[in-house]
Amino acid sequence: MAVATHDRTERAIELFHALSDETRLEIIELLRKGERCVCELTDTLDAAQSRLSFHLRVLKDAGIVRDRKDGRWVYYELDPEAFEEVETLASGMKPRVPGRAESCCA
Amino acid sequence: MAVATHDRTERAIELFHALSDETRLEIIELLRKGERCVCELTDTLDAAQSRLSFHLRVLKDAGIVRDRKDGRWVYYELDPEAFEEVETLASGMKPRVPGRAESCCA
DNA sequence: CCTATGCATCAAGAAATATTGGTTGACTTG
DNA sequence: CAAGTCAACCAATATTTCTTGATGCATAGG
Repeated sequence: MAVATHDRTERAIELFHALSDETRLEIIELLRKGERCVCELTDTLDAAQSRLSFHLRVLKDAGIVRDRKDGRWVYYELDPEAFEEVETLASGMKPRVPGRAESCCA
Repeated sequence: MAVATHDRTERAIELFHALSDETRLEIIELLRKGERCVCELTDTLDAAQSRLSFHLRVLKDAGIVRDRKDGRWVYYELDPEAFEEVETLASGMKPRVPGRAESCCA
């Protein structure tokens, strides 16, 4: 339901920011092997639980991961769409014009 | 060997971080139209010169932008390779396995 | 029930980033 | 050469982001 108020640039910032942290990239790398519960992530990454929780939230807010609750556990998994979005964004940032500037302020 | 002091993850962080700021994305958007001198960027973006200079350096250090000095002016332009790098990184982050986890810590 | 576990959330402090204003050096022109 | 312009850099401050150590809620099992 959330849309507008959320333009292209803000979305790019949100995505890129979520991807610009070591812990979060480690989480992503782990999740590439498939869904994992938080407890396994904290074990593997040897990080405090609240720290993990913080980063998982950033990833989730950015739409990079999804969570699923099952009993006592919460499982996280990657959402591949987010990465396609990044690819599209990056692709759309390439220069449209090759040439050089003809003297600017001159 | 200490892989070029610059491993894959650090590189990803540098690139994504450089792209996670509004001013920098605005600069990139402007440069998509071609090379520009700093003075034109400050005019167009209505930003203090030292602020622009700061962000241009972040972009340059990340290899997103190249500069060329000509007389009194310094021209900046995008380096398309950086965006391809981002695409590659994003592509390489997609999950390798689809399935769900079979009860973790249980 | 009572206790233990898994996880989100919060407040406080630490650390990293960004902004501002000022200074400096390079270059150009009168 | 003097004066003005362009842009990098620096130090101080402001702002954002991250970490840590509670605390609380939900669920599961004895």
